[in-house]
Amino acid sequence: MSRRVTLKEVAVRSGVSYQTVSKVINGQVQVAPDTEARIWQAVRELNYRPNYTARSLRAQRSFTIGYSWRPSPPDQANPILDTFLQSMFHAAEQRGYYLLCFPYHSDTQRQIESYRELMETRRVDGFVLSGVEYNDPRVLFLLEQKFPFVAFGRSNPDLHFPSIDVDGGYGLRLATEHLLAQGHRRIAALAWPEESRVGNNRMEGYFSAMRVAGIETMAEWIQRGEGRYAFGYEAARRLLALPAEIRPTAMVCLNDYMAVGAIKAVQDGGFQVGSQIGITGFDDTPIAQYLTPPLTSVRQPVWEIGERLIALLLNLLEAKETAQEFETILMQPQLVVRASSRKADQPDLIPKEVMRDP
Amino acid sequence: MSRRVTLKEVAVRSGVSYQTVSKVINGQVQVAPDTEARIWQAVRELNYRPNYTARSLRAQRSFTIGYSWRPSPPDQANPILDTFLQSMFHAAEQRGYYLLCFPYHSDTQRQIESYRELMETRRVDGFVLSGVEYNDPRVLFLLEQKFPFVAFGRSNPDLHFPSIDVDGGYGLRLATEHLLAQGHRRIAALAWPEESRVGNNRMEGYFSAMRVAGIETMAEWIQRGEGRYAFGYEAARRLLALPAEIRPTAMVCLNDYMAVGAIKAVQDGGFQVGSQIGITGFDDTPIAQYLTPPLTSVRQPVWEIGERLIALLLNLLEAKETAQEFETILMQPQLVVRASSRKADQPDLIPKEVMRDP
DNA sequence: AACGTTCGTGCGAACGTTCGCATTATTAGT
DNA sequence: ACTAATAATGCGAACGTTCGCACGAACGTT
Repeated sequence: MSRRVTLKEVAVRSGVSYQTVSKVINGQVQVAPDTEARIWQAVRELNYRPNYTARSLRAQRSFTIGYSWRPSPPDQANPILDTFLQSMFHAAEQRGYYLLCFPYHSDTQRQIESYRELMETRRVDGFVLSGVEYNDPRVLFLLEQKFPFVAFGRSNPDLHFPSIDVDGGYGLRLATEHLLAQGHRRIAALAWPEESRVGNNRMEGYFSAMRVAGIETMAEWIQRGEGRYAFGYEAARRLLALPAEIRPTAMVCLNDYMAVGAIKAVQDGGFQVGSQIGITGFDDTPIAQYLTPPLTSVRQPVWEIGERLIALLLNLLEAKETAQEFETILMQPQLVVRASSRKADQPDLIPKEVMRDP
Repeated sequence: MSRRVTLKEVAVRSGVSYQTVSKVINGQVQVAPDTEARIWQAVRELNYRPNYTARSLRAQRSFTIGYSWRPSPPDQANPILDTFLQSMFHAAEQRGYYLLCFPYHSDTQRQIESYRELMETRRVDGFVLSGVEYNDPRVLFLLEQKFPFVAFGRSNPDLHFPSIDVDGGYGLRLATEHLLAQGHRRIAALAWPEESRVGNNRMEGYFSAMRVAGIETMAEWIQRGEGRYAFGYEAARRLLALPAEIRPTAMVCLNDYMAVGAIKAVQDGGFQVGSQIGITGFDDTPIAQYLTPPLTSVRQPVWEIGERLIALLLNLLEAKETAQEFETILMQPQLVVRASSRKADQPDLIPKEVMRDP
């Protein structure tokens, strides 16, 4: 851990004042070509790197972005975390920023304290939020404090802040239309409770696709509960126990875990998943493709979301955009069709135009 | 984003010099009880928080730890990332530190540059490494630079640095012994290439358990390849194609993805997983318990590892330990027994003492 | 009564930058 | 040749802390 090279040493070597060196390095002033050359050479020879802390102190910016997320339960891993984080790291690095990650506290009070601490100690210049919900306390707090942030996900329509969200409605519409194209008419939905903003968005796609197809959805087809394996299993059992005339032949699920539970219930009930009962998930969990049968699922453009969130936030911080985008940017997910939703196991048997997008 | 409260303002309000306030806050000096009370009251009233950047500049420490990890391929999520990160965040927060996460570059040169940049700009006080291998360039670099770090995983035996590793050998020994207790004799292993340090450690457990049981392992039983689904599938097919007298009746796999592939191959081959062919994985991927049949797997004490790594590093940084532990701390994983390795599907049918630990 | 000790507090400096303005050197315009 | 404008560089201050040392008061000790 050798002693650091400072501006002054570079200045001595290149025969100018250290302030001039600073200005040249930051491109804030024009100097004689040979002076500039001498300075850069000294920088290289001494392997000078600006002390980030000193720079932050003076410039009143930390070049750091804060991020925290709700940990997933141990039996239900977050399928996009790794990619999401890496995409943000890369986007930030390119513009000289880093990400500071901090623990998630479920207690609202403590959670807000975490954010307050980081902003008031000037450790971060802005935040990225994810999984925002209606009346999210973090959103309310940061808006009130006028502290820069961007969010993955929408909140109340009357709260205005830059955010990116996946068009979950579109995703579910794709899934539903795909099942319709397979010939299914009685399509059930394994959904989240009505309070879930994300859940409601997704369900809109299901309802609209059914409406367009001229099918009246039955209340019994909508099963709401926690998005877990156990709920998926139970909900699917209930659906299969309905009288044959109204018993669904397909189920769209709001996430993969419910879908996995549903697959198991369907198989335990003696039905064939895919050829008899079509099932789709959401998230395209990595292991989904290795299930038996492989799970059809909706995949989010995670990498791009991370990149764009960071770009949005940095533009905000560097005030590049005078007229800022405070509306939600919607990104389109894609449907990955696999055997769990196909009537025939051979992909070839399905007409191309149906496979692409019904 | 209101103007910040500084030490001086607290000092004015409590009627002492700002340096005294600093010392009281940091507990570096004893003052008269009423002075101390006045100071703390002023701190509370003004809601003072030390400016972290200024503190870092003066103290020459950033109270920040750097961490970077190799991203998992999109079809094969890192099952422990979320927990591992959160455990480190919590442990660090308790001692006033945060984690700075930065992108992983597979190009060695650029990777080292990332580490160099962070240490030379004084942005971090130390690093946590994970997934270290033989002659890991990061380890060599940091040792040479004498920069503090700890690692999850071992490297060359002759390189001395504080690290924690999971006793993968013990894990595989548990798995192997469990299969032996189920009556299996011909047990195969789906392993990684011989260059893998982690892989070799794990395999030792397999070999030792077989040796203790008095079974000579056959070269054909050891399948080495990439730890992915496709390899697991192919390797299992090859094993099932062996002549009946030497065909394995069980397989231990070095990770869950290979195990999932193996399960599929076994089922495609017309065998029953569990009752006929026993299979075990490693990592206890969240979805493992929802497979058909649920997968027996080795689970690592991830949370505890994260906590202890941070504790180790912070002790190093704060020089609490004069005689530092530079040896690898080994942590014991546990075997989670599920149906994929049980002869009978009813847990009750298996003798208690066998279930616990053969 | 003079003298160490301890306790409580203050002072100046330093950490390594960036920023605004002042100063000097250079060139162009009359 | 004299001033005005421009280009190139320097200077002092500031960002908000922490650190080492010094200083005065109160205290007990010989």
